[in-house]
Amino acid sequence: MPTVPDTAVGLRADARRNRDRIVEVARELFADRGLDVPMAAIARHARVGVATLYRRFPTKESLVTEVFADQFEACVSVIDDALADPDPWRGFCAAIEKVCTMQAVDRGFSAAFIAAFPDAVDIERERHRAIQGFAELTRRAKATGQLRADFAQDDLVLLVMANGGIITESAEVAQAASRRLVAYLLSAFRAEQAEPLPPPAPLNLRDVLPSGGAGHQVPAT
Amino acid sequence: MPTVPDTAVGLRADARRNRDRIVEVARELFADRGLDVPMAAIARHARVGVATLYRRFPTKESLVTEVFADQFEACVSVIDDALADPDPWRGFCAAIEKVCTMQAVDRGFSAAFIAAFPDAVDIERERHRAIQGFAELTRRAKATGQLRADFAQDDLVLLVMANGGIITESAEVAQAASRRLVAYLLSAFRAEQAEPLPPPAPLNLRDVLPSGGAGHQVPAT
DNA sequence: GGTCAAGTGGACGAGGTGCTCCACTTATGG
DNA sequence: CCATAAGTGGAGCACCTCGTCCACTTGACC
Repeated sequence: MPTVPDTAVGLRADARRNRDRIVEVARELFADRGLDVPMAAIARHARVGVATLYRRFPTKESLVTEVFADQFEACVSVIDDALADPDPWRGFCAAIEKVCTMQAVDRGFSAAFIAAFPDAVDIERERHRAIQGFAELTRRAKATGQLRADFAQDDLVLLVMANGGIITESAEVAQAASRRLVAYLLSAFRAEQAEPLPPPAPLNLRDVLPSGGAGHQVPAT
Repeated sequence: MPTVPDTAVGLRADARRNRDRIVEVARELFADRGLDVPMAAIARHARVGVATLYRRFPTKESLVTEVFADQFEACVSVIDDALADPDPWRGFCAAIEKVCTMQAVDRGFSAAFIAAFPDAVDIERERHRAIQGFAELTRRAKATGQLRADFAQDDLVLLVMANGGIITESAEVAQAASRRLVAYLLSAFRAEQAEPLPPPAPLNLRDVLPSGGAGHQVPAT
C-alpha cells in the first residue's frame, strides 16, 4: 500500500514537499467542502501557484483520484475485515456501517465514490474487488438466514446512493443522520417477517449522475 | 387554485403566450436535467430571448419557484389525502410513497424541494402546512401502534434526503430504485419487534447543502 | 391605418471555473 | 561556487454562468 505513489519518486526535495502539501490540503478541502472546491483555492491553501498544482496533477480528476486512493483502499479492507468475522451478519452490518460513516464524514469521499471516474483504472480495480467481496459477504449472510433472501446486490448501491443524499452543513449532524438511516435500513434487511419488496432496480454506479463532481455534462441542445 | 398566477394577468397576448411557453419548457428541462440547466437554454427552447425570460422572472430562483409551485401544492394535498384515510398507517405509507415518487421522477423537483429557497414566502407556507399535516399523520399512526414509537419528525427529512440521493440517468430506473428504498424504509418504520435506534439527527431542511441548485456558496478563503 | 407603450432579442458586463504559457528562481551535483 | 535542469508563480486564455442594456418590433386601442 504505497502512500507514496510511484509518480512522486525522483522529485526534487522542495517539489516533493509541495506535492505532499497539495495532497494534504486537497484532502481537507474536499472533505469539508466537497469536490467542487476550485483548483485555485487548493493552490492558495497549499501556498503554491496553480502551475505547480497542474504540473503535479495535470487534471483535477487526477488530483481527486490521488487524494481518495487510500480511502478506496480502506473501503476494500473494511470488506476484508467483514469477511474475516466469523458471524457473517455482524460482518455485513459492520461493513455497511463503516463505509457509510466514511461517506457521511467526508463530503468529497461521497462524491468521489459515487462519481468514481470510469477511467481511473486502479480505482476501478479496487472497486471490483470490493464488489466481489461484498457479494461473498451477502451470500454468507443469507446462508445463515439473517439477511433476507431477496436482498439484491444492487441494494448496496441503493444504500450508498441514499446515504450519499445525507449531506448537511455540519459533519456531526450528517454522521448522526447517516447512522440512523443505516440502522433503519439494516433493520429492514433482516430476514424476520420480511414482507415482499418491489423488484430491485438495476442500479449501476456508472449511470449515477454526479451532483457536484467532475462529470460528463450533456451539452445543451 | 391559480395555475395562472396574479403576475401573469394584464400581459399583452403575445407576452402571455411567451410566458406560458417559458414555464412549460422550464418545467420539462428542470425535470430531466435538474435545476442547473442554464437560463439561456430555457430561453432558446422557448424560442425567446434571454431578456424576455428575465423580464418575466427577474431571477432564476423566481422561475424555479413558479415552476414548482403547483408541485409543492400537490405535496400538500398528498398529505391531506393521507389524513383523510381512515387507516392512519396506510395513509402514512401512501403519502411517503407518493412524495418519493414525485421526487424520483423529477430531478428538478427533488433539488427544489431540498434547496427550497428560504425567501420564497408562499412555498415556505406550503411547507409549513405539509409539515404540520405530517406531524398529525405521524401521531395518529403511532397511536394505532403500527408506526414505531421512536419514529422522529426529522426522520421524514432523513427519508427525503436519502431518496434525493437516488438520481440516475433514466427516470424509470430512479423510480424503481426509489420505490425499493421506500419499501425498505417503511418496513423499518413498522413497530413490530423494533430494535432500538441511534438517536434522531436534528435535521433541518434549512441546513441541507444544495447539490446542484441555486445555493449560498461559501466564498473561498 | 397610426400612435405608442409594451414587448423583444442579442450583444455585453461581471464573475467564476479549469487549465496553459513563459519569464523567473532555486536545488543539486560537480 | 557555478552551470543547469528542475521547479515555480501569476498573468492570461477559453469557456460558462447569471443577469442587464438598449435599439428595434409589434400588439392594442382609437
